[in-house]
Amino acid sequence: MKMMSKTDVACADCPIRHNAVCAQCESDELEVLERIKSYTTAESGETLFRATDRMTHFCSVVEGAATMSRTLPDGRRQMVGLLLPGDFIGRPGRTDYPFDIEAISRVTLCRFERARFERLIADTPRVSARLLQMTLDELDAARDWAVVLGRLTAREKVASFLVSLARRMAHLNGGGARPGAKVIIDLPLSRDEMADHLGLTIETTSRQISALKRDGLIVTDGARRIEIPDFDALVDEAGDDEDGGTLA
Amino acid sequence: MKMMSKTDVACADCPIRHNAVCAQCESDELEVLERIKSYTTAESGETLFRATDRMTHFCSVVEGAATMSRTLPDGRRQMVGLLLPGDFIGRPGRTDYPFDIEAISRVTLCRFERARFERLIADTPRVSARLLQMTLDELDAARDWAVVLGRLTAREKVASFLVSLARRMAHLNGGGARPGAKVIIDLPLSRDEMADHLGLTIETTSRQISALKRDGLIVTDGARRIEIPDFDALVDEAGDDEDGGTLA
DNA sequence: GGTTCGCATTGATTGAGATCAAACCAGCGG
DNA sequence: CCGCTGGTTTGATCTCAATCAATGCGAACC
Repeated sequence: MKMMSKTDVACADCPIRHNAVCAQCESDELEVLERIKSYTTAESGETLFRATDRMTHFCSVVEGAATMSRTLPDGRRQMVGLLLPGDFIGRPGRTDYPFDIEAISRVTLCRFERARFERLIADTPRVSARLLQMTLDELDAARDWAVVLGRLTAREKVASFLVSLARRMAHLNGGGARPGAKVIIDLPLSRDEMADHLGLTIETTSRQISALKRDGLIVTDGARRIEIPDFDALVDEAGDDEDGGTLA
Repeated sequence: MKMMSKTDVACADCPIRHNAVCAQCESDELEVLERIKSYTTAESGETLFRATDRMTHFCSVVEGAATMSRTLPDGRRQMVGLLLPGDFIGRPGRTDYPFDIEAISRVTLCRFERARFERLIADTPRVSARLLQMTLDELDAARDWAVVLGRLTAREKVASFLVSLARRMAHLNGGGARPGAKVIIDLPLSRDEMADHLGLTIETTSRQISALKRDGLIVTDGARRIEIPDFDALVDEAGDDEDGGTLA
């Protein structure tokens, strides 16, 4: 990981200014953050953190994508989170973190030294409130995902994944899209990684993508670009329903 | 649900005094809580909350057990949480809650009216800090469970469940137990509910319990009492390892 | 242009867990 | 004591996804 000068990007110009832990901060609080933050980048494939390590820093994903996963002693792997811009990494109050974190694209991180950030949380209600809010959201997401892993079929899992990814992407690009509108996703994950996220094998994942393609629910352009001609139709395939909401 | 007088149990005498959201409160803060709390009980089988409802109160489980689950349109059900004494129910900041909550034994709840409790959180760092801590713990637990659901075999799932339940029970009864010591669990769930938690069918769950019994890893006394003669041996069956720790 | 390397896809077969179906068993009311 | 009832266990069979095994494909490098 390369260290960059802490002045590379001002908080005010930060692409995740309104999504990250700092989202609710006022300008004077941003100044404090500005002083304790530092940027780091990592290349695709780099391990950012290992479950056995001690965590010395917290950080936010600024750009790129990373995965959070556990590998069992016999090699089975389960991804428990896909980290996109705005997501926070770390567990204030604990120095261990029982998952591995790996960059799956070039990643920029906004880092905070552990003790300093914990002090910030204690002193800044707008940070701690935002952190609670984000943690509750992640908890909901983790539980939603448990439903996917526990009860959906392979086809439904793949559809669910595409739906949730499309929603997150749309959210990051600041806003919704019209119901039934065409959606394009550039997958940040390989088939292998998708499989680990979905609790499937590569082969089954690939087969289900082919099946969705055959059924006209998705159109592909290379392995990683996926077009969804009718978003609602794909939502129906996901079984989960969750809210029946549109892309938002 | 029956309403009880708010003076039934003083916070100081509360069985979850040191486990719940109030765990870090000082006596003056407890006085505030005392004023806004009220007790409720529900019988086994009662629905405490439906995913479609608006949540008007937060609460802590004081005694008994409840489940948090989602039922898909076609009837498939996945439990995403087993609520035991000390656990908090609710999502400060949101009025909806996308899971059903059902009592699975006679339950006592300590309730707080939504707006009042949110004010309390805002004003009482010791409450908001504790809530963040609890939420982070639950998030870890939800992710651990995702690994179980996504990658473990039926046998490992059942073993994992027994291990995690034994750990929670031991924790509630205030403290650890010696490694390798004999452990007794009284299951708060029926086979059906276990299956919903594990992402299995009743039949498979039952078969795996029988298999563990045949292999001497557990001994049963009726359907709900399970003895674990060698806890570490059962942990080995769970595959997950997670920390290799003892009952703590 | 050809070879190689890392994914991704497709095919054939197997197997773990689901499904369908039938006991079993304890508590309980008649 | 009997027959019910609801949950649990066990058995037989089926099915979906895993596994084993090629094959395809595109980018990079010679």
